[in-house]
Amino acid sequence: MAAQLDYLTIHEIFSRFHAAEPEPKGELNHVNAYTLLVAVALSAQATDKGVNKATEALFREVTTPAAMLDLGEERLIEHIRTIGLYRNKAKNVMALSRILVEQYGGEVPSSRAALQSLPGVGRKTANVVLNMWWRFPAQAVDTHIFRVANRTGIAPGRDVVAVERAIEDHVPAPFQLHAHHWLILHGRYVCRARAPACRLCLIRDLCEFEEKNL
DNA sequence: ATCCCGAGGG
DNA sequence: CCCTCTGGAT
Repeated sequence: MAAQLDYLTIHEIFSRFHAAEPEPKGELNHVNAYTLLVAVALSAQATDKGVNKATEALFREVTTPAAMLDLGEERLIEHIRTIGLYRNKAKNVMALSRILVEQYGGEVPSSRAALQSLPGVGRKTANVVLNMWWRFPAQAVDTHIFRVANRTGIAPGRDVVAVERAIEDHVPAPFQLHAHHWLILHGRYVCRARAPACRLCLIRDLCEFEEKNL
């Protein structure tokens, strides 16, 4: 775990991310709030690419919780069998869809508490929906962000909640909304878990971790 | 701390 | 073969 970087360095890091990619987007395909919620719930311990492959056909048939109930758990499983943890995910998506229909008029709620009360929706998934759909500066800390935050010193922490707090505390406000996607894309393509591409890194000169990977 | 779990990469 | 992938519930 690297030492906490100072404010000016962090500001410079995000200024570079912004310059390189002013409007960073996620890579999880979806057509509305409901399909976003489902896609994020399916993405646990899975790659976006794998989730997109499965939802491509699924979201052609199903884009609402009511339609998901009509589809049924068995046929949902057929769609998502190629994704890890598919039994739990299918059960959760069905249960969550039922709750949306029965308690939320088929809409996706905009409060963290309501989102997190849904089966299969924890802090991370709720934060992604709050950030991507409701444009709230929520910091969903996934495996990539946890790694990048700790390697770089942008927001070191022993667990994901600590890193979330550190991002809230140390990332300048104007960068908070897009911080999630900048960090995750950086983690996915540059600051990779296995073979980090430090030679191609935009913030190489501001990071201590690179020294170990030249 | 452990289980759930398949695909893709090296 | 081993590691990793936008975690959550128990």
